[in-house]
Amino acid sequence: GGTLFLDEVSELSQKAQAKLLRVIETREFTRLGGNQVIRSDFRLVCATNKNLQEEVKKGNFREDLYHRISTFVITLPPLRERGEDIALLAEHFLSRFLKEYGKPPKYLSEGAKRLLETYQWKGNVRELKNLMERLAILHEGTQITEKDLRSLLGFDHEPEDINSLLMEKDLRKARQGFERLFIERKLREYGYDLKKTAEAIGIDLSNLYRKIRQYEIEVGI
Amino acid sequence: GGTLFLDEVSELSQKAQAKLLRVIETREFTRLGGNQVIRSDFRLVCATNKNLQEEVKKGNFREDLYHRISTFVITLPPLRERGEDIALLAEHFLSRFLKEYGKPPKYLSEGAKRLLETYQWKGNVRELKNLMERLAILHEGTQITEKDLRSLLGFDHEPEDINSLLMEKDLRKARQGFERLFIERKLREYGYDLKKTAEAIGIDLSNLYRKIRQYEIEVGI
DNA sequence: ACTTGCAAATTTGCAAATGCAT
DNA sequence: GATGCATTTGCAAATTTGCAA
Repeated sequence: GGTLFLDEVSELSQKAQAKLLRVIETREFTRLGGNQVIRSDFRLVCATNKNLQEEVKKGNFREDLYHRISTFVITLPPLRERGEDIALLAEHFLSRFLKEYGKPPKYLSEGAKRLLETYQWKGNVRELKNLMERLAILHEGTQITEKDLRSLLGFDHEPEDINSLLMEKDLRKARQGFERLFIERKLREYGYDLKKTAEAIGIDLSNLYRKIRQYEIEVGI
Repeated sequence: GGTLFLDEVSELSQKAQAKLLRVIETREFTRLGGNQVIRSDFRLVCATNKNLQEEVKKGNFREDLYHRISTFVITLPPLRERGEDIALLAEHFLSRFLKEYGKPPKYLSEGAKRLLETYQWKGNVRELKNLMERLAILHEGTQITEKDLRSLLGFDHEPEDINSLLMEKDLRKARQGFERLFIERKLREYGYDLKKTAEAIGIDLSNLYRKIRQYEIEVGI
């Protein structure tokens, strides 16, 4: 009896897939190097981060095996598709780790949350959890800014691509992303002279300050 | 006596510049092929579309000549730098030509004005005037849209480059340009299904309609 | 399929108030 | 204190929005 858990089934070789299929069909297997056939009743649980149907179409995964194992499917959308959840999850992990390491609370700035929500999260929840643990250990201060995240995620000031803005779904977010990019660009253009920049782009100085704060734009140096 | 008008002085060759300078200094010249020295008192007027000081720095224009001719300078900013004026000028020319050709009045849509104001106008007022004359003759109907202008200006549906948005000075205009681009893109993406698009980008359907009208986005076909 | 009236939400400019060095 | 700044804030006016019609 018992449960067999196979992580990343999509990575099994053709040979392994054939073997697995036989085991499932016959419920019989031989131990590695052994020659005694063993009969067993077991529950099989498989996990993958790929779209198995896609892999079947591409010919990387046996269709018969796919049907055998996909009798009951739970789809957990990738983290990157769960927009609003991300910040909540992040905050949850963060406070848990902070408690675990006996540290005072920290919070994520709005910009930090924004970054978390647009980041691609190829490592899904694991990656998010690791990031929060590293933050809990390494970060000094109370507020975690977008910049802190950028350096921990390894892309220091990789300029956000303007075309990626068009990938964004939400009009509001896209518009703000553009505004941020625009202002960063103009500030650089006018040597970070706020007064000149505000005048040039036709907004009030106080409004420029507001936007710089809102988008956490670096203006020092 | 009399007035000597030199158009595009910046284009004079070094040799011509030297000759001109000598003429100005001595007020004497010889006729082409002639050998009689003529003395003359004259007023000199020069025009150029370049920044002469720049040309001096670059070594393309003699500094001494520059000082000779620049005793009284009138700077007329290029059309593209005179944002708000453009629409007024355009309307002025348009109604003048319409009257000249005995045609009923037309007006420029907001989008058309927007296009006129962002267009580069390398030919300055002359080009604008010509465009309005062609419109007065060729255009049918009452309202002149952005599309009408685009086809007359020869860039049929050349997609407005997203990077050119960052060249724009005015934050408001840039933001709207981006929004327009974004919506056009999403509409295409969702096969011009307005309901789906509005939902996808997180705005109300009525609002999407408003924006389509505002930006004169083509949604047929 | 598209527009409009309207209250609520958001953004804005302006002026005044902070801070903060000299 | 007083002066010159950079930055923030209070608030009314302007703009944008969702909803319902």
